[in-house]
Amino acid sequence: MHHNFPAGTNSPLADFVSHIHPVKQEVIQYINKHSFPHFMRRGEVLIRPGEYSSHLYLICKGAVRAYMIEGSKEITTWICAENEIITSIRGFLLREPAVEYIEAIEDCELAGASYDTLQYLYQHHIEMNVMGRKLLEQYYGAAEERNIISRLTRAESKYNYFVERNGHLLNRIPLKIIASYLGMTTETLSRIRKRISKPPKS
Amino acid sequence: MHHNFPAGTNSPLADFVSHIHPVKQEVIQYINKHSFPHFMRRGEVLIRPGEYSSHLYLICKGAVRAYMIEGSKEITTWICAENEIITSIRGFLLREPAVEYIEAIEDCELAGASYDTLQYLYQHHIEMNVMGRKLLEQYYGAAEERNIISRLTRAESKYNYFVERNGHLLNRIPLKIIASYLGMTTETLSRIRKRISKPPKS
DNA sequence: CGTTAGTTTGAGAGGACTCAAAGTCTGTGG
DNA sequence: CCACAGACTTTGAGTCCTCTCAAACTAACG
Repeated sequence: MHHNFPAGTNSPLADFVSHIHPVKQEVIQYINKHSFPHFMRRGEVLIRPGEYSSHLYLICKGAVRAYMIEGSKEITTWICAENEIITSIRGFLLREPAVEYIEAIEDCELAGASYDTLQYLYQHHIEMNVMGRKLLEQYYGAAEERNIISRLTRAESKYNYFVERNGHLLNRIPLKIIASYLGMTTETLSRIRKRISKPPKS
Repeated sequence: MHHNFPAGTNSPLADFVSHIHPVKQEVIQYINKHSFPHFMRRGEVLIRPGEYSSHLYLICKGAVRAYMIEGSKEITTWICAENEIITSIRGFLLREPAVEYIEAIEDCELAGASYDTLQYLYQHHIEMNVMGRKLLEQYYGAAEERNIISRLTRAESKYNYFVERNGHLLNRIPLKIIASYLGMTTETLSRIRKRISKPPKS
């Protein structure tokens, strides 16, 4: 059901791993063989709440977010772009049903691999565990970052914090989504932007 | 430097593991030999920011919290009690210096084990990995729970959420700490309690 | 060029914060 | 066993920020 990457080219996942830690040709080939490309159009949904996802994906191109629906509003949990690995952490690490939607914010090119593929590599090639740790770090870091943002009480501080670390996303992501990531209304975010762009008359 | 548990008695950590998943006598003995009791008085600090911690602890009795200092106020990251495992996740899983204080809220009896001990068991006894996963679950869950709390905008909702899942801690933990966990001032928390205890005149 | 999603602007209300001060609890030493 | 110091909790008044609801404006896309 999954297609492979064209023969003769490396899977982007293989490259990703190589850049973290050199790996044997054998590993490269295994990844090439068992990973697959996946394309998504803006707005398309990759995972829905309740689904058991057994795959992870590297973002080669595009941007993706995870969000939950609470009452009448969306809450964006994380936003990722090129060269980051995404999955439903609950589904993938804990083997439980997903609690959030994962959705493409832009047209995307992904490189996917299954849980089983990764497990095989973990067991047979210790250096692959480095990637596992990277994944954990990324997710744990993101969780912590969101914690920090949401404990800032000033909406302006939240926005500044976001800009400092995710400035490159500013022009790519709809305001609406940033607001829902920062835990404020679009109106408030809009006003903050205005206030900042026209620096205070001092 | 560490004392062992009295000969003839099991380490609480061994019991903890057994209850999750049956393990061979050999494992029990290894744990008994390599884990150790540790006592703390209320207010005592176990880990400080910057320290590289290589141990984890099971709480046999008492309660413990982690907190950071930001500006002039404390921010409580998690609160744990009996039968939960604590450590500096950064230090232990990611091998980085701790970013928070870990402090006893009550007099505590802990059972400790080192990173190396655990690694040994991971490699030689697969069932020990279940405990590793439990630890991850607990920490990830706590991070997510705090995320949920802090994205609730009503202070009263935060408190209710906390009571629902951590009601048993209410009478043990100073208000001050709960407030800092919930991201509000003690004054606000105090007023909420009052409002709730005297149900609305309807 | 029209429809729809996304963004901006405005006015008003409510909730949490700050600062200040009065109570209450706890543990220690006399 | 009591008294006292220090920490913890409650209460009060006033301010400021963000939210809500509404409506105008703009951009993107067929």
